[in-house]
Amino acid sequence: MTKARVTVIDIAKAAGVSKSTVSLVLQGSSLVNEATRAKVNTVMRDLGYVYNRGAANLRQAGAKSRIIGVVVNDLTNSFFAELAVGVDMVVQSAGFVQFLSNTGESIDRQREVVASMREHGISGLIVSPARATDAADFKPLVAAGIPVVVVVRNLPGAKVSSIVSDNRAGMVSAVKHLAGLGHKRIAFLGGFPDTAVFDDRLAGYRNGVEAAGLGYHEELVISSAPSRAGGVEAIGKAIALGLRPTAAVCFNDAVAFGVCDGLRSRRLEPGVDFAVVGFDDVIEAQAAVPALTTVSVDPQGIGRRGAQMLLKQINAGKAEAETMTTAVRLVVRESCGAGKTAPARAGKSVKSKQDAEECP
Amino acid sequence: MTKARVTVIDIAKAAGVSKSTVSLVLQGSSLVNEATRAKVNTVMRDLGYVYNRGAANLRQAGAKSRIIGVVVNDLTNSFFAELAVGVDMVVQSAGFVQFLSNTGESIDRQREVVASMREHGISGLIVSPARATDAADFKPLVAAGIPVVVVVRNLPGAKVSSIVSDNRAGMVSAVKHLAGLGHKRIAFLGGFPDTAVFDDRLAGYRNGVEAAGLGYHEELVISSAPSRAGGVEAIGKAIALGLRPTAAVCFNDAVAFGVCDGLRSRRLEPGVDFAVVGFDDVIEAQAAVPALTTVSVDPQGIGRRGAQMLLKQINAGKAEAETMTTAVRLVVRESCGAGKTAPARAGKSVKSKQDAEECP
DNA sequence: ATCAGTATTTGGAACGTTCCAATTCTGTCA
DNA sequence: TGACAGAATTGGAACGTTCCAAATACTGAT
Repeated sequence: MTKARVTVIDIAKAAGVSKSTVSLVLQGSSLVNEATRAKVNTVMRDLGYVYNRGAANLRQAGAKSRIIGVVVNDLTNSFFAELAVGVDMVVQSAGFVQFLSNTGESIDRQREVVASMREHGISGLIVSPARATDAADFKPLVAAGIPVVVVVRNLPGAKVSSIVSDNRAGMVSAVKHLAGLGHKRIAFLGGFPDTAVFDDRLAGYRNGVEAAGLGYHEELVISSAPSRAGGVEAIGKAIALGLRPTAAVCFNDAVAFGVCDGLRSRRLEPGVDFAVVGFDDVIEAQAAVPALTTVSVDPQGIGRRGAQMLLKQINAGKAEAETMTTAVRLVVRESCGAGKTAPARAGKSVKSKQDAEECP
Repeated sequence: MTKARVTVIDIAKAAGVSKSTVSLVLQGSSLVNEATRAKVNTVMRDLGYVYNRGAANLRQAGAKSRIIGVVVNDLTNSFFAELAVGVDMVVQSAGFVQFLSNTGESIDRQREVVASMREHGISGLIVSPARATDAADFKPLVAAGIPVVVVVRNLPGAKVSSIVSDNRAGMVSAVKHLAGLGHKRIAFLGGFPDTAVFDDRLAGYRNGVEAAGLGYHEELVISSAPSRAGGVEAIGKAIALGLRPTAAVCFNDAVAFGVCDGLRSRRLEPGVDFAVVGFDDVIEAQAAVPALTTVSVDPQGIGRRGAQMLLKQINAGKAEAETMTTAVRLVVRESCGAGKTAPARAGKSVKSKQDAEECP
């Protein structure tokens, strides 16, 4: 049944040329006569030849496999799905193929997946590392000359390129917006303090409140799991405070949704009795009630830019570690109490193109 | 800089054994002495050996590459992201690795991607085909003995396995539910008539209205693009009808959202003035206003089952084409006018585990 | 010490491709 | 006709692994 694989030698025999010539045709070399090329191509089609990239890679001494590995920590989260799509766009148009895996925040799984990708000879890796990833984990990769680009979360110690969104500036604008609405006590809710992203966002919050002349009060910073449940928990603590805040910026949208839940269970209406701002602008932010005011980060753009950076390094041969911050934009909807008039569901809404500038 | 690749021979030399022995260790053979195995493993770690799967596959004559290809038509749609996660779960625990690509409904891209996967020697393929995929497109794959499982959409002509959700039964239950609420004129809105999925869902609609004694009226079937915009368009036509319907089942959730948009722009409140039911139960369905009553299809479950089916075929060696239909479940929320009392945002909501039974 | 029998180890010979150096073909020009 | 330059083609020899058959090392019994 399963006929023996058709190889370049079979083609050569059938076309009456040598395997070397067939190889030349395969690589689109200009050395081969037009007539021969045509004949070989015909025979290949007739015999149903399929190129064996494994064999090719073997000979080419691990040079170019044209595979880009992409590792994300939670594919269920549409943020990362979009990121992957962004990567795929540029990767595919450069003639590479994408090898996407999901770690589900498991650091062991991440190790496996990366190892497997290495075995398959990827020519570059784009990764959104699982929480608590050791910076040293990617050392062997870069030592072997495989460019690595870390996205979304950064890995402080590692000598790899990275693209993160401008967490600090995003928080600053969120806080300023709330302050502009007249809020005097603004809380920072949610997130685990052990991540670099948390540090950045908190720093932005601090800058914001200080710039607005509100002063930084430690009791207004309440960390929790960066999830919906975490948000519920955090707002509970916030409300129990002696001097209760009237607004909050949240670590991310999931927390913000939880905060809304928590408010409602206490008979407070988010956007009316308490202003809430999220971070990420996940798909659901737009359709939720009230529509979430949040900081939009354009995951697809990050994916595209990450891929471009990676391809550049692959082509350059030399992997110069490079860091890039992408701009973010505050999207004002309803949950902050400002955009009440906005219809909030008029089709595409405010989520539009992002300006592609980077900040230092 | 880039040191020459460490090969099995280097290991052999350093460990004072032959390359054959190292190979045996690599494959976990029981033939090798425990002491030698330990020594070899140590040396491998020390030298930073990485297995070259390409070379291995080459020798093993295209047998087992341990790669499963997954091709979806729209990764941005969280439905497919979840599907991929489901596949990944079982694929990974079987020691395979997933090679995921997105076609974005481009049939050309799909061809490229599948070709590329073949070149890389996948041992099986799971695909949600792009619209208008030719059934013959996967012929070469199965001819080469590579099992293919088609999911979500089926390919009538092709001799491949497939898993689709029970579109017909889902629609029947949606229609029955609406009829039970007293609706007499129920429309079927959205979707392109050229797909098998459309046919199934429409057949279910027809069965449903007939079973409810309402009769099948052709003018109540209004097709459109299966998108939000398509939904707006379809509801517009529906409302313009002489005998206006009071409820609609929609081709999918995107259409249903569009229908809600269209209703509101005509000062009709979905769930109050007009009942709307969707299909798919995408993530947003739960958080929308009003929360969407829809037919839940558990994409992750489809992914898991598809992967199991594929692995079974890979192990069996022989690819017996097999067809499976997965059960669906009507999730009643607010948009049908029935579940008004439900809080709709009480955390996880109704979206729970699916019974894993299959129907003939 | 020898022998059978088992437990380990080991040199090639593939696998399908690319690369290199070398060869054979075309004309062209003297 | 012979020489010569290009163009086009071609045989190996890799690449890093696994497989096979065969070799060697041990074990206990004679």
